[in-house]
Amino acid sequence: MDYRFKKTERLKSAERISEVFKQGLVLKKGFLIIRFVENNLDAHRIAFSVPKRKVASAVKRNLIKRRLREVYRLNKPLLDEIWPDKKMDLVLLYLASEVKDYERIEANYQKVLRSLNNA
RNA sequence: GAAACAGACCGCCUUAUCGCCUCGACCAAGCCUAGCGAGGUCGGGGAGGAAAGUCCGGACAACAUAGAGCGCCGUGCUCCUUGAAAGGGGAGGAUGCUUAGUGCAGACAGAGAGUGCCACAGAAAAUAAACUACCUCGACCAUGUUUUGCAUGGGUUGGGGCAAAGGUGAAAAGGUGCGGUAAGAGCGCACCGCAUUGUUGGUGACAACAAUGGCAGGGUAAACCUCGCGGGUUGCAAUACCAUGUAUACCGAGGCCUGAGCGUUGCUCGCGCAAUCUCGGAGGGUAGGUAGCAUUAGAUAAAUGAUAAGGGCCGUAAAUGAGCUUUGCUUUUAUUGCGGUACAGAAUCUGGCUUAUAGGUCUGUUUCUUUU
Repeated sequence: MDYRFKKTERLKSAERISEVFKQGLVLKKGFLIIRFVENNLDAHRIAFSVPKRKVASAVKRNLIKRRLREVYRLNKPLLDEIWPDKKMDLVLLYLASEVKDYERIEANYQKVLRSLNNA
């Protein structure tokens, strides 16, 4: 299985991100919010966001973003289960004000995706 | 050997799995094929002492190869030294504090240029004056007496003296003593303090001494301000190029070298460009790539990691062990357990400053202790 995370899988354009915020569907579970819109590309693209208002320290924000990225990277097969034929642009927002450990973030992420699958 | 203080330095490691950025070599789908290359393999490199705050410098870039005045900002004891500068180091001076130490502290120029402010208390808060009190002279009253007079720690009232006293306050216009006087006063004198001038010593900040003057005066200048010294302004979101047909763009009217307007630093000048101007109208578009940008970190939604296991280091002393002065102590150059492992994340580079920081190492000084 491919657990890589290349540049083409990153959502970079500020314009596209604000489109996702405007048009995307929203789903909140625990301390994570996910927004997503279908794209017409060959791969999913994702952006991670940890608000400065919630986590003031740059070191902690970096750590959280790295854990979010790992959670996404190691759980990529889940996305293909949910959308076997489509590819999505996603934005993942972290809302807790403290640093959660990897296991709790992963559990929360899987919960969000499962509730997506049921809907 | 221990403690305190000062300074300098270091500031976790290993393995496994899965990943990220970048450079080089090789392979390579494909394409508009001397090239460009998605992707792949192998190898190299990949956060800090503060990368932080953005407080001072410098490089670099634009504006006149950066010019004038005003404004504004920074800075402020002396000498030596280091440095391109900012800044650092050493030695010293005055001031304040002081536990009196070979100690500590500071933007350490000016409050004897001006302006402002200073609660409460106090008679008064700054030119001084009024008030209380004090001394004295006159008048009247009272009392005493040796009775046309004299006297009084007496009262009332009017005049004069008044830089002393008023015990408040952070601060009250030199202090102490002697003389002087009706009472007092630098009114006079001695010593101390202050100011000015001089001499001597010192490279100097400054110090000592002498003479002269009866003698300025509260605090606050990281309040305005004055003086000395320094600084042109804006910053890599600078700036250049490419692309989006052009943004000083297109259409209509007006204006036009006798200089409108624009650019240029906060303003004025100066300088540069010079019809790109004014009014109205019509629609659209860009806001991203390359250079800047890195002598092996180098991105551009921003890499330098995530997870797991183990080990260091520090603390603790609960359990076990060991020892002893044996029911309580000691011991981690015993084991296990438990806890901690900080502050913090490059974005043009660079020198400083400031602030944060678990734990550790080294050096020096002082004190205590042990051994020889």
